[in-house]
Amino acid sequence: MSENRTTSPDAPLHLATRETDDDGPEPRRRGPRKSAGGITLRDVAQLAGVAPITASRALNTPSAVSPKVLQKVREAVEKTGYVPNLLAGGLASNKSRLVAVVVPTVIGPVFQEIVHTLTETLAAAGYQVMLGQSGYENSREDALLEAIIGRRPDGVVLTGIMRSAEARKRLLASGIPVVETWDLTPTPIDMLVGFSHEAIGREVARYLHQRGRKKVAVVGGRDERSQRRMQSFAQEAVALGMNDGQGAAALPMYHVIAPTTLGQGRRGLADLLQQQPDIDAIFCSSDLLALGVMIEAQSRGIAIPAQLAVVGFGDLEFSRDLQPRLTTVRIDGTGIGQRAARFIIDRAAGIEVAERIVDVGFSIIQRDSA
Amino acid sequence: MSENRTTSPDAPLHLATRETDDDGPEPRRRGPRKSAGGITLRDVAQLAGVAPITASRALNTPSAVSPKVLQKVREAVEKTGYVPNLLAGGLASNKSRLVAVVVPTVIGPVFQEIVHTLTETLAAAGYQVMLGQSGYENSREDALLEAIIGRRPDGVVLTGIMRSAEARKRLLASGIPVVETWDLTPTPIDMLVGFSHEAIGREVARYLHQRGRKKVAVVGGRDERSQRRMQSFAQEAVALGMNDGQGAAALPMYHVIAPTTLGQGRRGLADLLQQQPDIDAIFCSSDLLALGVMIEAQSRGIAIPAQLAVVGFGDLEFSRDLQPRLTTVRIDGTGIGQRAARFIIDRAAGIEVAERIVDVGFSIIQRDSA
DNA sequence: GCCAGACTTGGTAACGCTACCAGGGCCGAT
DNA sequence: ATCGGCCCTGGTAGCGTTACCAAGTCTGGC
Repeated sequence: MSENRTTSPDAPLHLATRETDDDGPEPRRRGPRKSAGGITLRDVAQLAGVAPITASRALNTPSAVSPKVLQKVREAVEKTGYVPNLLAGGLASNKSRLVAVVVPTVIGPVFQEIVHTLTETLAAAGYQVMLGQSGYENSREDALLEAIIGRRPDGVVLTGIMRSAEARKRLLASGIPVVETWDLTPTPIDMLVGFSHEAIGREVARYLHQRGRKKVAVVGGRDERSQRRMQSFAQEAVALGMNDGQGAAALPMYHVIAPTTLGQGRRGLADLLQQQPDIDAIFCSSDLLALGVMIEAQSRGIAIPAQLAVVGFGDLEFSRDLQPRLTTVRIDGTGIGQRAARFIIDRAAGIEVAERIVDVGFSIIQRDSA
Repeated sequence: MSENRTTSPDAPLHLATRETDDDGPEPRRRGPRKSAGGITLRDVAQLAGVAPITASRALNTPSAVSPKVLQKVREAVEKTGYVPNLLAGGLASNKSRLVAVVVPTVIGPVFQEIVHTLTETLAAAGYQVMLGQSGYENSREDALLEAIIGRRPDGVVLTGIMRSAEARKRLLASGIPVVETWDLTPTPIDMLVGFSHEAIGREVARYLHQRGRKKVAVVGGRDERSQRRMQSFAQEAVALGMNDGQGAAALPMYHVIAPTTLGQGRRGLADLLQQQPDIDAIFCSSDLLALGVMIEAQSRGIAIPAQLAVVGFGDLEFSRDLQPRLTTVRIDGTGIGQRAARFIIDRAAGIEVAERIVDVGFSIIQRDSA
């Protein structure tokens, strides 16, 4: 089946055999070792009639060689199909041109935009993204960290993770530039691009208050950041006199386990209505949950936004096309990704960034559902 | 602002200085070069009182050293916080323990499951995933390929891409194990885990035919695979005598540009109804499109499935929770990811796989919408 | 008690590349 | 004509690890 592979790779474009040079001190190699048999810079240099180091310069700093040499080397590269071994280059130059990106999971829409933007932006600058998934528990963080640091990346971007002090310490000790994202803390490991979850909760509460809502509730993930949004939302709502001035603890909440799903949103609304039948607004910790709430409301004949206001989080691509169009909180994932990439590229270039903490903020996208 | 970084990384756990050994032939180093100043295997070995190579064995093949040495080395590692330099190890052993995964984009739900599973499965086997996005055009494929091959990964997983013959040739010549996925062809570059887009189109047509649908239509992406599903669907529908026996070319189609969105689904239904008001079934090339069709239908008072049957593709997590629940085609992304990972792990272990082409098939998930 | 064979350990030389330094050719300035 | 300096090229020595071979060390069988 498909024999087309077995024909060629063992005999890749045979060049003049690399001879042990007779003029130096006898190399007396015992056995020729493994050697992948691939084409190396040395082969290219030989073919171009220059020294390996000159060939290296032709490829990396073309301005430092004469046009004639440059052309010869380029031709040789073309002819041989040479691809530089970046492992070797990285080892020699102490620059791997790799950037590790760690997210809890790529499943779900939350971190897609960041991963996408980072991959694109860094690729354009000659970096490759190494992807790591930490999961939502800390157990694998250590092994992952080892795998990352061991590859000596030129930077690490952490998105919504690395809570263990041990992990932070090791990263710090490794001396690798680190950008944390998706949160705001006064004491980052190194650099930070994020936004305040507390501010979001607060502003959404105010938004609903301004629109005359009186009895608010929450459907939220159990993860730490979601909790902080929800807490802040509840506190502000109570401070504004909503929910009959009862304490924040009494505000109806439905907790779901990440990743959030549409189905959980449906069950969430059902549960909340049981807790408190007269709620008139719900803040969901994801657009998917909000969609679930909307579908459940629709199937119960509850009018949105007339009877019930719904606010999501994340501004997924589909949210503007829902019926009614979903009011939600937008995070500029692309912006975060670009700034994080810039931080790392600058740092690698030796530019010391002045402001290590960037708050990209958020915006409440007002549509029809609230 | 967050000075906690500047305190430590420059002075990482100072060991006994690495002295130029006086017993060998004079090293006469001119200048000490750069050196990241990190802890190396040599430091660990020195602390443990063994040779570097022995320390290496203690870490890589613990069964090959005595328990006493093993313990001493482990202690030394612990004390120094040593993390092996995998760049150097990879260079020496010709094994990078890196696997490149290439997808058109991580945006959108389509390839999430595969990327997730690959990352997980490979991480468990000690491999790290390097992520590449090829975009939907071929322009960047070359640069991406260079970046990938240059890192000498132990495997490459291609998902829905690499169409240029040049790219295929280079990959083949590099001798890196390649797994293509998300399609079925009799002549893969190397290995393949996929399914037949043609079979899907055919089976969906039969499914709708069996349920008495007479006038079918299509909302589909412009990308090549989607087109093949649609073509095959149209041909089979016509062969079954649907759409009044008109040719497949006359079957109403609405083309959208990837990535597919809910909004495009809405516009798609609107457009199709204009083309042919009496259609009674629509096959969409994604669940998101299907959701758009459903929402548009609902806003026009068209009953699903009574008046209009809707079939999606992808079986997104939310599809089972829609109202009505969406009938769709399910692809086992997890299964594909696991098999692809297994292929690469086996190949790295020297096990030659017997069957290089695996058809994982698909299933039509019957729910309420069709 | 002695030697074959298994088990451990170590020395040495790469892996393929780039940093650092040195040297040769060429130019204009003295 | 001579010299300082610039531009380009090359030699050498690693980067930190592992493959390969060789040299012990420790059994157990006769």
